[in-house]
Amino acid sequence: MVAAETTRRVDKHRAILDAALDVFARQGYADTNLDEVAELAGVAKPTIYNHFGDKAGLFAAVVETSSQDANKQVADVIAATSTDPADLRAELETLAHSLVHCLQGGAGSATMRLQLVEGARFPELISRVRDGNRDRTLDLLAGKLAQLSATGHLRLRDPGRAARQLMALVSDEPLVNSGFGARPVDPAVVDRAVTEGVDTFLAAFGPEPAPAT
Amino acid sequence: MVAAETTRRVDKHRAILDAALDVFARQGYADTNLDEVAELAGVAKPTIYNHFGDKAGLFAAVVETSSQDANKQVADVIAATSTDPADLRAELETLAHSLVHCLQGGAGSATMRLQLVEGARFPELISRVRDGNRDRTLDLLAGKLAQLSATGHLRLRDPGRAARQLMALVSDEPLVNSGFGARPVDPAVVDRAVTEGVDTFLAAFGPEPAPAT
Amino acid sequence: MVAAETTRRVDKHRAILDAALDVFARQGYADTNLDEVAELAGVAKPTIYNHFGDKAGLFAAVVETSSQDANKQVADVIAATSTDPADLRAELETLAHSLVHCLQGGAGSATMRLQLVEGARFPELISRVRDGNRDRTLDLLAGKLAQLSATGHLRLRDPGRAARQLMALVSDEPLVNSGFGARPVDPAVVDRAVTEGVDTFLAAFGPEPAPAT
Amino acid sequence: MVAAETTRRVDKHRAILDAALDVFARQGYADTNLDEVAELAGVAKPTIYNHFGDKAGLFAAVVETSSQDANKQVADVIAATSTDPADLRAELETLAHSLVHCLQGGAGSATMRLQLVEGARFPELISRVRDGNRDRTLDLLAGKLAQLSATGHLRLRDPGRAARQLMALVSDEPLVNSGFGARPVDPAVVDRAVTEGVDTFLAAFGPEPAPAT
DNA sequence: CATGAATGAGGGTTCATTCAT
DNA sequence: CATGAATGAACCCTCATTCAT
Repeated sequence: MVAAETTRRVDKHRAILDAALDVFARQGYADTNLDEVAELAGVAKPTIYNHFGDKAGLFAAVVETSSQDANKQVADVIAATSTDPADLRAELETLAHSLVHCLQGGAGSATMRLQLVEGARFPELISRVRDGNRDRTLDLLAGKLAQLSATGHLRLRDPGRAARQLMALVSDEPLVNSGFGARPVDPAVVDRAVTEGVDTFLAAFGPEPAPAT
Repeated sequence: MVAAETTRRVDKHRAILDAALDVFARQGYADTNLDEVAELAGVAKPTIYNHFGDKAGLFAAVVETSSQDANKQVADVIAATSTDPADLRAELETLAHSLVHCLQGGAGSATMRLQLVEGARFPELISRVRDGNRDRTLDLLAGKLAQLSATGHLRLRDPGRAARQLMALVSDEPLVNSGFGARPVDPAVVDRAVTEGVDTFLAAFGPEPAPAT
Repeated sequence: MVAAETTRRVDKHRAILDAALDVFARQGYADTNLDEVAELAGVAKPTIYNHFGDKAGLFAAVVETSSQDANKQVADVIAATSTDPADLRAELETLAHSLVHCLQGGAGSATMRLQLVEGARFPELISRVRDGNRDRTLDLLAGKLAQLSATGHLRLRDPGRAARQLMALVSDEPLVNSGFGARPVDPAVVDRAVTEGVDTFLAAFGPEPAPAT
Repeated sequence: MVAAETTRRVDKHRAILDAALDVFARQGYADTNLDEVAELAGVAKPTIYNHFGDKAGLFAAVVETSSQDANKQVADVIAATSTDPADLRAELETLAHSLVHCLQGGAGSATMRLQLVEGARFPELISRVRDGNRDRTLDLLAGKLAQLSATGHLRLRDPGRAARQLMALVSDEPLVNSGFGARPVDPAVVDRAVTEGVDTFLAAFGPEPAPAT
């Protein structure tokens, strides 16, 4: 009984979070009304208040949860990259593709959009979550690039800078093209950004000086 | 007499636009109430309706106007760049600084934030304005870079790509650092992004192949 | 010049009255906004205020004017009825048709609807106008019926009562059918009401006692 | 428990309907503001929206409800009329008095005024309700008159026509006198209309041909 | 006097939040 | 704890009316 009830409670908690992420991401904080969230989650409105206190509390919980999820994905993607690849260019393109996919696809897009749009409304919350995530991501990426430099595949003085610039080169254009998360991205834009971004990155940081294509 | 009438009407029109840009940018569309705009503009609320029809119409006018302003600034900045500079690196850094300043400073920041935050609410309006502006900016920049390539200062196969990547390299980090327009940018971040971005750009596209610093 | 200006002023006055009758009748007093009236009349809104003081004053002017018009029509119709007709039934049916037409057709309908709908809002104005008109109409009709009685075509003790009942018999059904002036009347309903109403009237007040058909 | 909840909800529902009938009838749809209704009903304004959706929904509910009530009263009155009365004239006068009372007294007056005044604003709703009620009333009345004809108290070829004309004869004058529901009716006018109306009706449709008094 | 523009006041509707069960 | 119902506070928008020309 207790287990069942607990389970049910956890289920509702999760259902509310999922519903809220969906609605918040689509409509923004101000335009989200809790009636809609409650209906989508299949609970009554006061239940939301029981679980999360108020609307802002629900939003914070949504952001924290979804950010953790997104962060874990990114860490996995970076970890899966070889430090001694047979084909460096291909390896970097795969990595870049995966990173962009984490940022732009499905839950990643929703998470990013929330952070971006509501940054002014919840400055502290959003700063903390975003900076934390970004810093961790860049640190992991810098670490991986440093290893590639150590193994001679790249020539880096400043791996942190290389990480930031690789991210910028491959993700900036998709970000803009998606309306900063408002629309689905055009895959062709992603492909071009990745290909050309890695190309330029290698032209600047590759093993031997070579002009970009 | 007619001039006086016209002037007064135009003054109120402008005052409303200015006030609305301020409030919209700070609070977003949904959280902006027209009472506040009216008070800030020094007009009565119905005057807003006389001029702009409704809240959405006011928003559209604000976005169009401020985008045009921002666009003109950017065009001036690009036009002011020499096509045969004594010091290429310095010239590009100056250009990059100015561009970032246009995007992030004052009205530029507000404009960007509006476009970004309300992209989901007014997809058509925002797409049109943003894509138009971005395309024009990138075209101008690509043209300038092509000239630099023609004069031998750069070696570019695809000036459009070079323009996109230069923008990405110098503006991505300030964008993120500002919370996408929600907070003032840290000048140090801008300086670093510009210096390092131009450095990498030159490493990839400079006259002779040279590794990034 | 003076004549021309005077004429123009009179024209505007009339145009406003016509436009206002139209809009008031269609939408009622509360739902009529003076912008619509002004546009329909081709004048600026303050001109209405110059001519009629305020919205209520305009309404009063409309009601008085249109009532006088309607009243004149009714008087003409009754006056045109023969006091010694060859075919009494036909003469009464013609009279009845004309009366119903005055009440239900075009301006008559608008006038009636105004009086009816706004009776609670302007009790004094409407009472005065309506009672005056109705009394005058019934008096004229009673006089005509009394003449028909004097010439032996009818047998009436109380011409006033006969007038009221004739009006009731022929106009009640069309009134209801038109939604009390809200919709155009079905001509078939008018025809039936007139035929049957006159028939019953003659059965009760005709020269010799005869049952209704 | 459930009963208590239900009761409270039903109570509020009813209280809102009653208050709204009162205010709508007095002021018309456009001039009724829901604050007033809410205060009169002793509820908060949003409660009205919970129950009836919006102002028009409330109006529709009021009209439907009050029309049903009025209709039931009329049916009762007609059913209570004897089909083989000792004194036909007295029986008809009693019936007519009751009918006029249903139409003009208290809730009847309010109902009629609503239907009449808002016929142009809610044509479909009002048509449906009014025509339905009127048709049912006239059918019932025609049935009763047909029975009186079958028992030899009247001589009718067309009971439907007789019903319409009896209604017209006894109710037209009170209707006009009340300003179509805007003012209380003068009882003397009702008495006269009933007496004279029944008299004329009997002169036309009574057992033997006899002139009206 | 006619007009374009401006305004003060008010009403319908929504929504985050709280009772009562 | 979950729920149906209720509420107070706000906001968008309209419109009769008035200035200034």
